[in-house]
Amino acid sequence: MARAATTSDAFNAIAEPQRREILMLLRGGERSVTELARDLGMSQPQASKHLRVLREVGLVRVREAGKQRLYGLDARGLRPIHEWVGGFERFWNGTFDRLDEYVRDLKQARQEEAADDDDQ
Amino acid sequence: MARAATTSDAFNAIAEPQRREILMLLRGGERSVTELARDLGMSQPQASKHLRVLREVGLVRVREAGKQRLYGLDARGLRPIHEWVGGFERFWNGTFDRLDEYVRDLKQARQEEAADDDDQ
DNA sequence: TTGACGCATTCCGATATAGGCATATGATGA
DNA sequence: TCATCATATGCCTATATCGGAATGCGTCAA
Repeated sequence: MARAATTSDAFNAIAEPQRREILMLLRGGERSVTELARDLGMSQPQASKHLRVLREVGLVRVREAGKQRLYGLDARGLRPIHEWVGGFERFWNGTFDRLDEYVRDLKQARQEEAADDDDQ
Repeated sequence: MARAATTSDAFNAIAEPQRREILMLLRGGERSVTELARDLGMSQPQASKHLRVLREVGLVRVREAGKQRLYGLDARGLRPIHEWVGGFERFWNGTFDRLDEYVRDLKQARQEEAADDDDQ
């Protein structure tokens, strides 16, 4: 089997740096395809393709405006990602693992200490 | 050019559901490859391959323990992702975009109103 | 109606999977 | 030393890109 489609979910969609740049740019408001392509230094077809992926996972919306198509951000799909990654927050705060080990060692030390007390 | 390597960064690494499951499981502590494979219902080679990817982007660490290799979580690499996605937090809170549009419409309505006043 | 403009789509080529299977590598214990 | 257990790696197939170039298509203005 091949790699999952970029359109399978938001996780795959934002794995591509250029698509992340598109999303960041769209925080400033709606943009036309040509504008996006120009500002991000990519070809128009590439912009269209990336926008299609973002559209299929629901991270952007389109609005027709004459000849142009204005793409706007729809960040709701990013929320599950934020929450999933947030579930690891306590683990990247400093030396959690070492602290965890430290706590374990501490407990063990106390037990041994208690055992020594019992012996005496 | 083809798609970026899964080992290029954490964004690509966590795009794969099974790798996300591995990370979630490792929140409970270190696990051996066989344990991971069993608990997640994947073959041992697949587990090893996914772990290699996670290792190369620095999301897990290995510790040799006799015949086994215990993999542990190193979530620090998830922090940049959390922060990047967090930059969109205000955009998924409720009807931000509509509120934005509403504010625009309101401004425009006020300007037209002012113009009408001038006319009269 | 015609030409120009803005976008989307298609075709092509190079690449990197993900999964199954077989096998090499390494450490352990008898 | 040898058999066994735990992992890692190599090979193969099917697939899904990402980028470039060319092209189709709808809209708008003259």
